[in-house]
Amino acid sequence: MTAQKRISFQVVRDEVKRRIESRIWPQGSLLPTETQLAEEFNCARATVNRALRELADQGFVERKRKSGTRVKKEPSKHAKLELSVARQTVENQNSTYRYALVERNVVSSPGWLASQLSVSPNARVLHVICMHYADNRPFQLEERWINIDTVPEVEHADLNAQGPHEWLLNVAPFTEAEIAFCAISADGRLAEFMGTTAGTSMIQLERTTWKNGEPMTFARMTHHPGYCIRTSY
Amino acid sequence: MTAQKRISFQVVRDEVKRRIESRIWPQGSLLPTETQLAEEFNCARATVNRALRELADQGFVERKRKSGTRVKKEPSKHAKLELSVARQTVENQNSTYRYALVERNVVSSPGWLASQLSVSPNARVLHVICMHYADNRPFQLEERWINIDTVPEVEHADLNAQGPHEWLLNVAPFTEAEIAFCAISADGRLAEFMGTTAGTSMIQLERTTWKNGEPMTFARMTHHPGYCIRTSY
DNA sequence: TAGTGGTCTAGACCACTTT
DNA sequence: AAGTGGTCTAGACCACTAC
Repeated sequence: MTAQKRISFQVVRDEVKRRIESRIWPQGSLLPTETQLAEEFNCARATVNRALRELADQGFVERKRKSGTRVKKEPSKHAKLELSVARQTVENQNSTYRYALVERNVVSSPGWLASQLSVSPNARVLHVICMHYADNRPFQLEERWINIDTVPEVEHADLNAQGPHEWLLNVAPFTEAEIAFCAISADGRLAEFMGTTAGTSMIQLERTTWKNGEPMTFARMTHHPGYCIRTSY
Repeated sequence: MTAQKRISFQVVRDEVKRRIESRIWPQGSLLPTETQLAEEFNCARATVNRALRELADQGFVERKRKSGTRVKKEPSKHAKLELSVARQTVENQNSTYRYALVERNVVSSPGWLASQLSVSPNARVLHVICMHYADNRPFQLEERWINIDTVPEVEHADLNAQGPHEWLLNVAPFTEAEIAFCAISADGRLAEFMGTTAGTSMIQLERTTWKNGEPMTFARMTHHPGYCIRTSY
């Protein structure tokens, strides 16, 4: 009965995690019920619940009503990626940020974009190309299409001082997003913007966002050669 | 007083989120205290606490004791990446998985690896190269160095049927990991393994893991051309 | 229909941080 | 010293789902 007052849900969480990792509770096996664990640890069921909920969030266990809590068969832990606007990313690495608008015009949506965003073909969209620099070296080229129907204000927004990404987050935050990372090979134009040669490998982030179900924008953000996306967990 | 019994922490969470997104509570502003919100929503403080905790997890607000809860200035939402072993990723896309061990030998740690893993130079490490196939097409080339001091069993592990990644997760799960995604250009050998030509852009995942602070393994996993990492949030 | 997790409550005490 | 979030408790009721 030595008191371990302060801590508790963390104690439960870490001990359960330990038992899973040391195979005391093997993959696929059923854990004791919350009530049983609460008895064992001599704490409230809510405490056990929070511990197990966190482990479920992190991908260690799966929980189902009536069936109970099982150790996940396929270990797959979840990494968190923090995605900010380019300015923030640049400033976080202690570099000086500079932004430049390259091109901006209203176009009627080409077919591929209409499918991508699920808007009607020929819908009016704002097409923007801009560059982000870190210490005056190319950091990211951003090409973006914005659905004017969903964000009408954008048509007259001033995008000379602030990138469209930042403008959108301030004026019309998205509610759903899909992202994809891929590796691409620079074509001539991209290479020029990045100050490199055609064929160089670069990492590209494509993002589609919606606002309450309304398609809002599709963006391609290509990073300078050598850029890495990092995280830890 | 119309009852909205069932739901509640989600109601609070969504309403607070709505107020943040609609700028009723602007960026950087202070939210009401948990107690005040509990009164407003006519619920227990614990309910408000859970709602706000989730919003903090998702990157909408920042919380500090005594200071209170603030709307984050730099909107940066968190994306969750689910990282599984190659087999699982392949099977999830309904392809047939095949594994092949290419090379396996015990070497003394070269300098760069010793720094990467923080082990003593010339420490004994197991060096493994292997391939993962999806429907018999190259999916991923994995090159890995495993610290024998931390995982002595690996020296005599059978890696012919199962990849080292999967073996490690089953035998010695890591506790900390760092990952980095970057775009690389295939050299001749890599191109051969991937059935493509040198210079092709591919996405590479580098991962270093520790077990309770002990350096365990460093791995480079290079994906076939065109592979994308996707997620939504 | 019974068992398990999901959630809410009301109250309490604590820890951290600012003043 | 005081205010705010962090957490725990004991009990309750509900929702889902396997049986």
